[in-house]
Amino acid sequence: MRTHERVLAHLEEGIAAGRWGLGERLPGERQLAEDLGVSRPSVREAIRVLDALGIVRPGVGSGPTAGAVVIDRPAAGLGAAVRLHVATGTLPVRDVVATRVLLESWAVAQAAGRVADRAPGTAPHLEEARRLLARMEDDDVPAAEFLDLDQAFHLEFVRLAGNVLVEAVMTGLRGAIGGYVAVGIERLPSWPRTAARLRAEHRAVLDAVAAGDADAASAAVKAHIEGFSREAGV
Amino acid sequence: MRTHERVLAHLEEGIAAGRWGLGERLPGERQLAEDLGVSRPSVREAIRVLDALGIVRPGVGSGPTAGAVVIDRPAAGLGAAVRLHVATGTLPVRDVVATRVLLESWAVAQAAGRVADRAPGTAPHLEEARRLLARMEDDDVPAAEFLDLDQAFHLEFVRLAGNVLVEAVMTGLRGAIGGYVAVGIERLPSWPRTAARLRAEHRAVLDAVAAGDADAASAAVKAHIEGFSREAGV
DNA sequence: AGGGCGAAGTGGTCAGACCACATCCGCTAC
DNA sequence: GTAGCGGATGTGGTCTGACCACTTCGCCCT
Repeated sequence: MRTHERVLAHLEEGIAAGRWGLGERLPGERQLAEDLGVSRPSVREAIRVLDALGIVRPGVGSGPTAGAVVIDRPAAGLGAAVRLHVATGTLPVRDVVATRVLLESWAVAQAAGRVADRAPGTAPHLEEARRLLARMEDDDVPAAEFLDLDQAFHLEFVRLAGNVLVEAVMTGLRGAIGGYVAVGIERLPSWPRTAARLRAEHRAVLDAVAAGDADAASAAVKAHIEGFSREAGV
Repeated sequence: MRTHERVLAHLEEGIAAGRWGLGERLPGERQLAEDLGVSRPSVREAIRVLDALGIVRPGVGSGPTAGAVVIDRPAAGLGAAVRLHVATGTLPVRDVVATRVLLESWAVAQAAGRVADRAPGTAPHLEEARRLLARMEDDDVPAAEFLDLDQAFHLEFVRLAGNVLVEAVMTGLRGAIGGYVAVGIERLPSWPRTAARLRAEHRAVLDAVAAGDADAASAAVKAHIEGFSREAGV
């Protein structure tokens, strides 16, 4: 076993055991190196991995913001992994689209269910979705910004579904999705016409969720994603 | 931007551009350091991240197996990320179970569809699933080994579904699933009785997929996972 | 009592060195 | 001429020691 892997195993064990909880600080790099009898570069490599996976956030200086703080950004690691694997070419865009349909259609169904059940905390998400939709109504909004709003709109329902893992995976897919959508837009016969249709579809999804109609919401988002995918020829 | 992040960006750009394809070797650490005008430790940190994400595999020595080779093990990075985020406690087991139900019920439905369509390449997966099932029949098999066979059995259908991303996520979840299942088994009133039921449920899933009945397969796997989860009280 | 400045401790980076390992090539012995 | 062996070469893995930028805390001087 390589040295930095021993360090990684030690840190993971400590985190799993609750020795360092969320928001707390790991021992300093020099301290860890001495404790484990390894060199500082080896410790750094281990911490770098945790950094990349969104488990810790290294902070310079002194005081409460200094040191490697245990945080939790699941989307960071998952996003980087998905993005790079798409880059290598072994993760086909087709599979990304299919997975997106699967997760999002489930998410909006869950979201609609929560709304129908009068679950607490749903209102802010719906409000945010309405706000994003309104900003997309503007014909002058450039395509790139429209895409950002579009993605934020979709993510709002995933958050509303209330599954942290699904949300993390979807957030991680965001980069890969943005990539293929941007390419797809170039191939469209007419962006303004497509944008108009996307707006209408977004409204249908929002209405279905707000009405608590899970099946309708699910079908609407499925048609929305697959329709664009087909039209853009990805 | 930190130095190692510049290196990382350079490498990602090169991989995305196809400069280093699958199976090819990155330049040596010393060479990269000189090219980018940075030190070797910074290069190493960047490569370590790619290593952790399953993008490259560092190889010592000389010849074809030496150097950082571009590979692709999507499950490596996703698995590590999921495992660690579960460890921090922000990723509830409930969400992992729900996600598993979602992905697996979709996967077996897809698998059944492929079997019904007489898609090529389905037979070996079904054969492997039968083989695993047979090994689980043995009453003397210890619980730990049963779990390994169980997970392999489930993964076989995910592979059969033919979505690389879903397969990667599920493989990544394997560690987290193994953890909660092992804990759950301790709480069971009677392991032999539960094992017998699990065997029967496995057979039902396999039969439904082999028969090409997507709905039945989906319902069977959903009941299987949720049933155990409830009984084990996770 | 107040303000300023330096000590201390953090991660970020660098330079240089040595090690283990795997291959490749040229020399040597047959 | 050929087969075997041993060193040259190049790879990642690790270590040591050092300096830097930054942030906070506390002592000391005014």
